[in-house]
Amino acid sequence: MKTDLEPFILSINNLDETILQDVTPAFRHYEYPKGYFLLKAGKVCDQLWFMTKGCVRYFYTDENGKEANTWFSLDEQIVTDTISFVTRKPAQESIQVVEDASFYAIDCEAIQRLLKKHHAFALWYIKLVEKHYIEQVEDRIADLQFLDAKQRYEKLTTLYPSITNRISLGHIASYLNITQETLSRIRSGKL
Amino acid sequence: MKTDLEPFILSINNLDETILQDVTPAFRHYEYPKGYFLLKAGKVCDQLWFMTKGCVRYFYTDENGKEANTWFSLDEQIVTDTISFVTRKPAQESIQVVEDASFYAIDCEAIQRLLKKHHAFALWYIKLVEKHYIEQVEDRIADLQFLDAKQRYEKLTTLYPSITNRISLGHIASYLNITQETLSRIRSGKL
DNA sequence: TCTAGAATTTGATCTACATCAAAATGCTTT
DNA sequence: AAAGCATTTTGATGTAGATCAAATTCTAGA
Repeated sequence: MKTDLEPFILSINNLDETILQDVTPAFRHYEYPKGYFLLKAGKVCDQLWFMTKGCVRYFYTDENGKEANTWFSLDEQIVTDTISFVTRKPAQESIQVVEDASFYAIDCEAIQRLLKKHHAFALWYIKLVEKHYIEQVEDRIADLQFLDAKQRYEKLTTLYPSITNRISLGHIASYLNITQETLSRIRSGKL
Repeated sequence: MKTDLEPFILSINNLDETILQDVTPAFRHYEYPKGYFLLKAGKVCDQLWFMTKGCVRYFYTDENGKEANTWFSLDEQIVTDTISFVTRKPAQESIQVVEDASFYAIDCEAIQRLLKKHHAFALWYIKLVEKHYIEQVEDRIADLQFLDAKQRYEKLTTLYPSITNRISLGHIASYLNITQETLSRIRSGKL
């Protein structure tokens, strides 16, 4: 039942059939419902997930227990807390499924083993890290610094037209770092 | 005169002497004065620099020609526009020396060649990308979302105590995305 | 040492978005 | 279909930091 795993792997970078045969068994398939935590802040992120469908949010919890979303990943994306995964230190953020999702997961140890074993896998992994960096970082820092709430909302809905159907106003407002009230006013054109 | 290059390379990850001998000639040494542009927005970033001392700023220029700093790197840091370097697309941002600086530079082509040639170099490069990701991203997105101007200023000066001596108030205000006036008031304790 | 331009500080007002409170709407479960 | 809860919308007021204008301090060259 791993029919969609290989295309996902090969979409990152090509890998010879022989190496692919050694790589695919390192992945396991999971289905998680809305509300499930892939990662809780304070734990080391030990997995890297390929999400094939669904939606997750990344969020911080402040000292008062208030949550603040920093990101959403929808459908076919790499999901992990890169900093924790790389440093082996406890994650600052949590990752939670917000729409039932399926994943292929590989753990850190398997990656380290494959990196040492196959030069070609190391080249593949470089592409993965680069791709993930771009997904997570591109424009985001500049947007946070230079766009106001309305512009960021418009950019988000342009980039992910389905997001407003799939994620609640509260979650989106939290991501935009504005209140629900303000987002509601933006949506209705009063701002 | 490449005495400090090898320690810098080895500080990323260990490399066997034989491979190191093949890697070091790919780097060239440069000294650039304040004001020099390592990268101008619109050009593809073709180089990766190891800065051994000095200071650079990363900034965007908006449609009105107004500049906004997104980052500073001081002294011993990796300097490059990762997105452009990886995607080979024109950079959105510019990188400029703000305090006379020395660098060891390697170009993209040399990296690609060495990646294919040496498995160990690929493992080294993974460490480099990870290190750079952490330098550039760690906490930064969360800080932008959750800290106010004063908190971000305090964090910046804690992280880089020398920054206020080395970088003008205008550049720092631009990075904090506040006006010079507001930063001046923060410094004097009026906010 | 003097001077001009640049950098920084100070003051007064304005605005985007927050906060608090309440009303309206939508979604489940029986 | 009604009840009950969660989500979204609306309204009134407060505040951090912007903007505009001017004064002050620093700094480099003559």
